[in-house]
Amino acid sequence: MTVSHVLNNRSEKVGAVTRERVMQVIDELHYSPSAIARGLSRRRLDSIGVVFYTQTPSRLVSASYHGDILGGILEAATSRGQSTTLFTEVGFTDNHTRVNVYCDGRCDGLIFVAPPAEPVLIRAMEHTQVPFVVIGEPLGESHWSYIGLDNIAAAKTAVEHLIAHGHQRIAFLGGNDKLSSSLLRGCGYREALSGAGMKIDPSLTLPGLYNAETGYQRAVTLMTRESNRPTAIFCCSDDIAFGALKALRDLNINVPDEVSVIGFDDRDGAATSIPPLTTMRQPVIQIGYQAVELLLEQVIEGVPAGRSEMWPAELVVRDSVATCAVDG
Amino acid sequence: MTVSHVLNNRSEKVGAVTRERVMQVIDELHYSPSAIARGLSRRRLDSIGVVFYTQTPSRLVSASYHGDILGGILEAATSRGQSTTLFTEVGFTDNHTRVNVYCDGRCDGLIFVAPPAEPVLIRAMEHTQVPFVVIGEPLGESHWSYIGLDNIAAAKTAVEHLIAHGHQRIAFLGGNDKLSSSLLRGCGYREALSGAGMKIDPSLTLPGLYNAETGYQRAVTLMTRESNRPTAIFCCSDDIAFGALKALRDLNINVPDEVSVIGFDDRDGAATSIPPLTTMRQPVIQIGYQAVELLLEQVIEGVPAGRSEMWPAELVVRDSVATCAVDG
DNA sequence: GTGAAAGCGCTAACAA
DNA sequence: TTGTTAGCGCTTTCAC
Repeated sequence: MTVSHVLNNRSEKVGAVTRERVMQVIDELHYSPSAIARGLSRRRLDSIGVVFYTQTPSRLVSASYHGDILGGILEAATSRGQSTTLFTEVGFTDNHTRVNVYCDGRCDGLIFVAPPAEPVLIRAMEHTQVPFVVIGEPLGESHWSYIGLDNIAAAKTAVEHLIAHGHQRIAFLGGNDKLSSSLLRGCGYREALSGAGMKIDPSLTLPGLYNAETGYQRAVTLMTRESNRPTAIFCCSDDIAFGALKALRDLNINVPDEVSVIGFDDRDGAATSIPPLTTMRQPVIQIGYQAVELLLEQVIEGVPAGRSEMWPAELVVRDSVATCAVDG
Repeated sequence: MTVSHVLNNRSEKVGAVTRERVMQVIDELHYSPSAIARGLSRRRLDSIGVVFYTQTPSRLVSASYHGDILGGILEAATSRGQSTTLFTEVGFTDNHTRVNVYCDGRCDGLIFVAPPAEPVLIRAMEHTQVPFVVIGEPLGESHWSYIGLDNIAAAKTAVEHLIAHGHQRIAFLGGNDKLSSSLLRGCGYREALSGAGMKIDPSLTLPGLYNAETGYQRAVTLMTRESNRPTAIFCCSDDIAFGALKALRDLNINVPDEVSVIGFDDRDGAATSIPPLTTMRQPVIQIGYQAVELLLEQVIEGVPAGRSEMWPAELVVRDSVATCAVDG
């Protein structure tokens, strides 16, 4: 079977008879073309890489955020005929030696998901010809392509919702300090407070990690201290909120009558928690989807990087926020 | 820079000086070897493929099962220097045309995660030289390599736990009927019942899907009917159990005092549900990890397929099961 | 329309 | 120890 036949398989200038014959031989032989030889020759494998940052390598995708992002990416990639390969950077301290792996031709382009605020690795990507897009905030170089959530605005919306319910002492339970998402939500929190002419009490801001343990511990800290207890708690993620909810239940503090709680993400379980959690919904799947589009634009059409898209979050009102019972 | 230098970069028979010089030139030029050219030549890319089955392409990894399996796979693969590429088969009706994609050289081997009971696609893999392992039950060909959970034994353990608490009318809330996991847990359920000399009441077996809605609806069905209500419910997954728990709460039925509930998976949230859920914990991460080991054995060492490993689940006792209050 | 020839960037087997 | 010579299986360019 001559090579040209295979080629013509794609082109339309081939005799219908010959074509037929080739096709027949092809599946008689169970022939399947080698993507990698094709890749060598075309300099494109039709494959995109996704880099996740995580603390615990084996649990990375359990978190709803990563899972949904990946879902969006996978769906978009598959529909565009790209395969998706996954990488993890452990511990938020990315290492520029991995760039070699990411740029060895295995991937035509990369998507970095929620990189740390100091993205060493991504910076090293610049010596490279490999296009990439960053899911997260435009905190790094302005000529990179970003897609993400407007965290400041989202946090502001959440806190303003609390303020609108009369709350004055609002606590902020942060996520991972190395992640800009947590940092920026903190900004939004403070902006909302300042915007309402309220002063910012540092003792109400408690950093932590993006998990339920953080929520539990911080809520206990907050509610068992002598004075200055909050009447509302803004949690940087639903997981944190779930932990807080549990702490409050254990402490016999009613939500939302005594304390209001608001989450972030609208992950599975937010609708069925007790009480159902008011939270900020991120368009995570769509962001993953768009990241692929943005990347392929660069990979296939050669559009230069530098575009960025910020998406808004949506307030989902359920039953964990109530009007403040006590005076400010 | 001569090709041989690069080669020697790997071998240890090279002059230290030359070696040094090559290394220097390498990073002066920002040279990074092409994995795909290397792949063409070696016939191995050091890359494994993972095939997930899902109904909703964009949500696949949100479920804790898939997320954890993937986590285990990723960790093992990375530590063995393999990259991991992800594929999805949508709707549990796998299609043998995808075999071409899986076997185009992009992956040195494949892991199929929880394939449908009739694995058409995997069968088509046999015409191929590409090694694979199946995570799930040895329901297909016996010369495939399997790794998975002993679902029958696990379900039996769960139901026996219920029986030991005096329950006689135990309902079974199944997951997806196309998946062997659900089917086999059903078998285990019946085996436990028979083993205890109890008769099997078909009206207590309700199939469904692996999600909370199923749990909710089925629990409502079960508990609102005139007669033959169960005193205990064995759910095929924690998600189903969460839905059931919510239904019971809505119906004002106390768990575990009036009805006992047992789940399966021990996923996030099982410890913090109300009441905390008694459930069967799967060693999911380990299974993912082992799948990679089994696969690489075939890919690298050329060990023939046909090995299978079944792992036991572990009963995690929390507060959703109590001694039966009513007589059988 | 169809075939032949060169080359993508590496590895491998051999010769120097 | 080092350099040379063939491919790996495809795409592409260019004669036929």
